[in-house]
Amino acid sequence: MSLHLEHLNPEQLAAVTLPDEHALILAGAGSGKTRVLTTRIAWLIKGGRVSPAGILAVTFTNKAAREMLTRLTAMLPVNPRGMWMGTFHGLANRMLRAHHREARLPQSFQILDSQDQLAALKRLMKASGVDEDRFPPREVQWFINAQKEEGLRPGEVPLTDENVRRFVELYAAYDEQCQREGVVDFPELLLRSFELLSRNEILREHYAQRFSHILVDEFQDTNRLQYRWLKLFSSRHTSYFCVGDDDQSIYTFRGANVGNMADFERDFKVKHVVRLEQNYRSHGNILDAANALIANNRNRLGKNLWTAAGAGEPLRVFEGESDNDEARWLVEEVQALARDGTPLSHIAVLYRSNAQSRVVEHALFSQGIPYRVYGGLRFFERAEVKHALAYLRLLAFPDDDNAFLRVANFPPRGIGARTIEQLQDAAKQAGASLMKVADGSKALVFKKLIEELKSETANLPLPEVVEHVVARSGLIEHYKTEREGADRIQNLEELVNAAAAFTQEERETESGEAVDPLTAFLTHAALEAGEHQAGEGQEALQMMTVHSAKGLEFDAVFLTGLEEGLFPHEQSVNERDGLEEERRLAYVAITRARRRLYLSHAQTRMLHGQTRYNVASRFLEEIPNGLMKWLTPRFSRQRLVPDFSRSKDAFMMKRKEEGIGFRIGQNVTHPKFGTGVIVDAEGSGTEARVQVNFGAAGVKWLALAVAKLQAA
DNA sequence: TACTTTGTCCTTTTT
DNA sequence: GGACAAAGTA
Repeated sequence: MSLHLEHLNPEQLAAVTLPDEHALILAGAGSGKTRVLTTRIAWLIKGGRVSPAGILAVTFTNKAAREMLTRLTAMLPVNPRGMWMGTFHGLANRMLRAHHREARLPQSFQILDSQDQLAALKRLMKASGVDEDRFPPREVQWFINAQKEEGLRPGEVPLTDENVRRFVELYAAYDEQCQREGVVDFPELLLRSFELLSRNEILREHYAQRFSHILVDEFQDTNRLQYRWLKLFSSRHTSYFCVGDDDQSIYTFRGANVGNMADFERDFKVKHVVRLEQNYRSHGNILDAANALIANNRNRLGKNLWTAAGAGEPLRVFEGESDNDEARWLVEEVQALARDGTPLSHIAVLYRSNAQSRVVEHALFSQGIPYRVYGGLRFFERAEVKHALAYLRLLAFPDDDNAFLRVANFPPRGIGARTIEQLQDAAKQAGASLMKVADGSKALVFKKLIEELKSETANLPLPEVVEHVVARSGLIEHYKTEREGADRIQNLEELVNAAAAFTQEERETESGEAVDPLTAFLTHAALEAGEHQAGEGQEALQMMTVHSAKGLEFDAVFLTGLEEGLFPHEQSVNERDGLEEERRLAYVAITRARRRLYLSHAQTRMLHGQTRYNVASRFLEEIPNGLMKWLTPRFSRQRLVPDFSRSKDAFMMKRKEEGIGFRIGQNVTHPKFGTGVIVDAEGSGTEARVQVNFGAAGVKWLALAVAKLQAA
């Protein structure tokens, strides 16, 4: 058991062995951030500076928390019990369970994931007759979460206009409903525990005394509420150790505030700022490309990665005629890499948005190359699993209306929309839950079923409870009659396994507070979406969005769809600092690659059922030419016009093109906007207008009589 | 009541 | 192209 301090570089060593004072570690991509964080904890404990119980370590994902714990137990044979290590939400949950009375919550309060939250909100809006066109539930959800993440309750939101006033009303009604039903959404976990501590000085003091060392990972991704939450624990002898990289801040769209890094430095008068700039991951050319790209951003703390490894290969750039062409080429390259001995699992295909994966999947499938797509539906989010969990929730907490509505009539048992409506009216009148008013109605069958399940499983261990509920609820029977039901039944069986695995884990770590096993399992299901999908560990090509690639590394990386409008995404260009975030995203993507990086774009692409004509991304031009090797002629002048003759749009297309003198798909130049592609046309003669995608300069409608357009 | 068909809308995502 | 909700049919 050794910390292997001798393997650290001078900066890493300095960070690990800092005195008990506040520190900000600016850790570039691939600079050994996790290693520094875990070694720091081990060093503190080993040196007797703190006991495990004095440590509070926060991460963003369960995966990161798990990895830290594994590495730590390898370095120190210390019982992790007593150490608080986990995600913000996991830790907030732990605190709320421990002090549920003070937080005004039932002990077995249920957690709503985003899906559940949206469903609850829709239900509320329907019941109070809110026009869903004027107030789309998604926007309301977004609004509520944004307020909570700013730490604002309904009464504290500034009412800037009539619209905001309505949103706030809905926020208040929603909060009331949650309180009544004893459920808590994700941001509420944080806000509630924040309020708990800030109102209860004795409790706050207790935790502030207890945690003398607070360590935060991915600090650039914290939002304002998380920062204030962290600050609650400060006392005279608390030291904060925050690790982050402003260049990898890619979650502003959901409230992350990079400014927290600067605020932290100022608020805590941070004396130690350590920069980790040596990269141990990528070859020189890849790193140079990343550095050159990110240098175009203005709002940076500033940092330059370097590597002791050689320059390596140039970046390979490919221009496809179409998205299919791009996919075809990609598959060939993957096959070549595999032939030369690169394991498929060490190759990643990255894209900006999930919709892009389909074409690649299709090409891979037809060539029989195994692949695994990350993201999308996770285990605990699958409909059949959520159904089973709803039954379990009702056992733990019968007043959960969300769960009630989800499965009262699933599988179908004659409880229709009318019955439900009557129940809801009765519940509203009585101020009670749906389960409580089910007696005199058709829904009584359901109530009885739940009560039977409850008594039948009262003395069973958790996995058997789950097994029994899955069988007796009728879910299995129902899916047997469905065409694609076999997979779903398999997932339900997997849920029983998950319960068994969870029970086993609990027994080993014993970190949980005194909550009943069922509630603990339901909490686990809500907080941990279940990344351990089937097929994990198999030899397969890795496919994911750039966002989900953060923190990972691969021998070879394909960064696809580098087109204006796609990456950078068209909607981000209009957002404040949106372009800089897109660039950071590209930076994250590039720095995932160890040895080989492919960049590709396509001239045409099917998106949302329409063919789009895209120009190459500006990010390609921001990478120095000397680092790249073009596999196709650069921005080929003789753009191939796709063959529309067989398409059903051909007729319309021809009519549009008549009398205009340009073709759709043709390259043109404009004295002010530069080069672009014609994407649409209308009118003819002096009325004729064409729509041109100028890439960086945007998409514009131009009257041919006025604009000086030239064929390029 | 339950299942099928049609019309709308599209970033990024972890908890 | 696909998810989801509302409208249509047995």
